[in-house]
Amino acid sequence: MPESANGIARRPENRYGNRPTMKDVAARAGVGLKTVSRVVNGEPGVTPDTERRVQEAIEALGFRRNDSARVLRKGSTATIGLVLEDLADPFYGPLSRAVEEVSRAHGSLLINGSSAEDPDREQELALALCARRVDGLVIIPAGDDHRYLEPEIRAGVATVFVDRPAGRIDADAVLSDSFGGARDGVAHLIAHGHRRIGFIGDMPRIHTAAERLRGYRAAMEDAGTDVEDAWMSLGVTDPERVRRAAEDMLSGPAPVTAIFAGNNRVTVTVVRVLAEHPRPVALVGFDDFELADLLRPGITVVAQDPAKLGRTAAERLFQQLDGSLVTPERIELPTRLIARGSGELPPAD
Amino acid sequence: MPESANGIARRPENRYGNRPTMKDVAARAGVGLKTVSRVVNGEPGVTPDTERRVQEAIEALGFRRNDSARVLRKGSTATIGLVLEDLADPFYGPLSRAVEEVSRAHGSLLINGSSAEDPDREQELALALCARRVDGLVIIPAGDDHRYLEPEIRAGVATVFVDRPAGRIDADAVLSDSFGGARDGVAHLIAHGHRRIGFIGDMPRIHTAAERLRGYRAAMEDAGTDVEDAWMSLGVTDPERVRRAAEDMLSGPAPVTAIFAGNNRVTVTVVRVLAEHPRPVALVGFDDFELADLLRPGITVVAQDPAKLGRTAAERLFQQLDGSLVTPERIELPTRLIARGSGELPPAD
DNA sequence: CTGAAAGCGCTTACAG
DNA sequence: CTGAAAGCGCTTACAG
Repeated sequence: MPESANGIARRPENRYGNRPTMKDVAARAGVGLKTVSRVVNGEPGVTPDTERRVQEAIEALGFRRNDSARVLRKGSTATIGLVLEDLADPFYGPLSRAVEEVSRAHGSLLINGSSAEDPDREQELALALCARRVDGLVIIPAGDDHRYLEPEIRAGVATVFVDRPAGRIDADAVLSDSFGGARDGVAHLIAHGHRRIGFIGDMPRIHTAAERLRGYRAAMEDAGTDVEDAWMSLGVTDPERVRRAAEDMLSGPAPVTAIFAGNNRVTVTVVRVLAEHPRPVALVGFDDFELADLLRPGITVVAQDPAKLGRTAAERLFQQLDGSLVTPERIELPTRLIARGSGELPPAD
Repeated sequence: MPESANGIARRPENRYGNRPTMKDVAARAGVGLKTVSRVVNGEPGVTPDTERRVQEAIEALGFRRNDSARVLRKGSTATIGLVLEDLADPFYGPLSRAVEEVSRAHGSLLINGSSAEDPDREQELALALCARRVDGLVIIPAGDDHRYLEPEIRAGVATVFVDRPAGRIDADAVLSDSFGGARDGVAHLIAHGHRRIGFIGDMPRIHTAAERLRGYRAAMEDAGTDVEDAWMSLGVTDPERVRRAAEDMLSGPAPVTAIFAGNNRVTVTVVRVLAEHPRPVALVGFDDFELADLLRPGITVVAQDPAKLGRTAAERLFQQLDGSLVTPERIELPTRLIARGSGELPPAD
């Protein structure tokens, strides 16, 4: 037997490393298979003496029930899947954790994976989870066509979308109120005297980005202000592009006096640009982030509640599995404006 | 058939929602079971015409292979598990993502879960993953006794510990150089004229906390400075306790002129305390964090590389599974001091 | 090129 | 209280 990387002898060459099965335990304990099953699953109807013999055999052999086999026979995996964009994004940590806690409370294990914002990878992952027969799926969609899930949903896989709605299928969705949040944030800047307000957001094919843009336009219209094209930048939110967009808005004969940032990555980049900018510029960002209050000025944000998004979605998923939900719904969670200084700066005209 | 929460009819009442099996596909296509298996798995030896008939049946029935059954027969799940402390902690995001990418490159799915720093929950999770017959386990340990894993390792489960070593078993571990990093960070403060330097860290039963404390002591000793008990605080790193510890060190007749913070949560709390403090106090923190450079002053840190920790651990795991690793090792990744201002403040004596 | 039989490790339904 | 037989949905080993 080879010495393993763990100093404990390993037998990886065989099936499941040649693990003992219930049959082995039964043989060693001198009982039937079903009796072992009863002991392993804590079912009643085993004399203390028999139980002890079985337990001893289990310990001696290092037996652990193979849940793959169990699942195959029982027909339910007690597992749910979570497809998110990027585990490394701090926004998804609390969301994922909240889904995990709800799942745990319902006796389910959570499998999660990152789509890396790639629609093909989202589909690949979601279908791989279905092949493992997860009971349900919580999806933060990267793509905008989810018809590939129709056979799965028809077959009984519960499905809830979070952060963005499903595309081309009618499914449960739990979202933040992007439109209302952005409108409030921009209205806050207007209330502090700004009219030339820039908007930097994600590609408008992303639902949240489109909604936030719509909120910006609505607030500007409410204030009777015409929006100039030069004030809006919509596209991928990598630092390079955002930096250029911010610098463009802040230069020229009539620069903006305030910026509304469409998500946390944009906000952080804009903060860096403004730190180097000669005149103070007001800033409100969508999404809260750690340390926003420690910057000088503190950053005023429209905060979402990622943990609540996750919790709400997971609870809906289990309600679907209970059979207590019948109609797909779109749930919108409110956002909250947190004033910290950057959004209250007056125009530097 | 009931209308589902997704507007698509769902049949959750039956086994796996009553999904079609290969047998159903075979019957519909008028072929044998094995032929369906060949088509589903892309094996050769099927005429184009037969293949087409099978494909049509698959589409018509909405068939998707049940990987639970496959896994049972094949004896390998192509799945690895990751047990971490808290998905909501930004330190673990990039680590988890790196493990996922390596896993994906090896054709494995990743299942991860949080121990919430609870040793019992760590064990429960790790063993649940073993019951699902993961091929290997990457563990960020919460507990300090991992003998419960011995039967699993013996049975062939590959195991790598990250961030902290295993307790009471000999296993692979990938760590940051906590001792060296802390020593360098404290030496940096000493080089800038400080002698009364505080240390705020986690409970010393946690390996990294003990190592960082040891680094602090070593640097102080190298400088010929006696450490006073009042300069050290070791315990849980919730904001309340850290705040009190910092305030205590900064008051009294001979307050510290600099603080070394043992992890990112401590650092952030200390920054808040210092922001309200009348005199400037130097600060070096273990762990880098987003926006550390945007604070005024920027926060000097001893940076780890969480993504590299994850990548290294996952690669070692797959090396174990290849059979190419034989001896358990402890790998220490270097840390990097990043000077940003807070660690270069002179003593305010 | 194609398929019938056996078996993976459990649970279910049943009989004693 | 206990256990033998059948079966979950696949793949393997084999025969035609």
